[in-house]
Amino acid sequence: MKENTTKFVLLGLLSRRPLTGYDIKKTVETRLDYVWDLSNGQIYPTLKTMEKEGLITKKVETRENGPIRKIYSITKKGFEELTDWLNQPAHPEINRYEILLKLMFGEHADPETNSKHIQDFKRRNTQLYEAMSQFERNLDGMPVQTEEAFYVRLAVLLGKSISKASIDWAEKAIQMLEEHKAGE
Amino acid sequence: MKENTTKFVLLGLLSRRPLTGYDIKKTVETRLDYVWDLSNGQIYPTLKTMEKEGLITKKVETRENGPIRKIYSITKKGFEELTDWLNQPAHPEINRYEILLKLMFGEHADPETNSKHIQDFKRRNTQLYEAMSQFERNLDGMPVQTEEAFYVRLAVLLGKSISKASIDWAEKAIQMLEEHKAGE
DNA sequence: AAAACCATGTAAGATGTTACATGATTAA
DNA sequence: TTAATCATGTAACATCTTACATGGTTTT
Repeated sequence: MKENTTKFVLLGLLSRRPLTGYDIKKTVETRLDYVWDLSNGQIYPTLKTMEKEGLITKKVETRENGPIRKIYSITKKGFEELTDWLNQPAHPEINRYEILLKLMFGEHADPETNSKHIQDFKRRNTQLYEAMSQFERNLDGMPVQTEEAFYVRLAVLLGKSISKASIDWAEKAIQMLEEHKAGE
Repeated sequence: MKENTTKFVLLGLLSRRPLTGYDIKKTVETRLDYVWDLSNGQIYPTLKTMEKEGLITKKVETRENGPIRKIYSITKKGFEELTDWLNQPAHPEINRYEILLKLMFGEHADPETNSKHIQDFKRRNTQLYEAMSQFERNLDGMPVQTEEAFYVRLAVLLGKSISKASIDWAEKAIQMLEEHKAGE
């Protein structure tokens, strides 16, 4: 990932509506969870350099109560960079399944430990599945079905499928572990 | 990931048999593809520091033909660190789906581009699925079914399930895109 | 009264990638 | 003869995380 994907995430989000750094953080956490993640340490510095590069503009909002807010909007140049990037082939997926790593070497732990790892994994995926399903229902409930909604829906469907497959696997894996223990 | 997971991948692999840095690279590429990835820039320096810490030992093999090989073996201390780590809960999964990122903002690209992204994704997952299936057959064909094989099989099953779900999604997504285009 | 949320950010360090360097052997 | 495989590594850079700092507002 030599080409700073963070920048394109921010451009993509700002292509829809002006947002603050905080908004971006929240959006990434809720809507982009599972697809991509960003920390404050990436978001704020990147916004700053993007502004310098003329990809986005800033509007500072001072309010009587509450902290100031810096609302960023995408520029024409920013939009062009975004569409250029959209037309490039995507990098291959990066997955880091620490649970699989631990399971791969599970011969050195006791079956209860391994079973617990799988249960934790199942819990994480169940949460994900529910969040995705909720999100899908929100999309369904939208009064107008926009282009935006169509593509977001496609992405949500993959999230749902993968988390569903993960949950099913977890159930089967726990069962296999039981049988394995019994068969000793 | 403050706790250098690279170290535990190396310990895990070395817990089975002594390996060179090169062997480790190959094993990660073939057996751990999808679960975790490591580059030479991580493997060689980490092996060096692990040796200093007494987690592994090195045996240098000079051969008449071919380059020297440094064969690393796990120590008692290394094995203890490994099992300690195996007993800790796993960190949540990290996924970076650049394709989903591009699809999420797909309203700004033309449908052909989006369709191409999905086809690339399908191709990657088909390869993965085939590699995993092949690996599974190898496990089935093993004369003795060891503890090691059991846990590796569990991990392979998840890889298969997820890549299968991804392929199915890709097919459906391409179809949805066709209908979407037609329905304009 | 405490916790959570809104809202900004920085600094230090950890982690990871890329490209390069070296050079022999073996397969196509 | 070209490419791939075996085998080692480093340096520079890119990226990302963690923890901290600040301070008001709203909810429990």
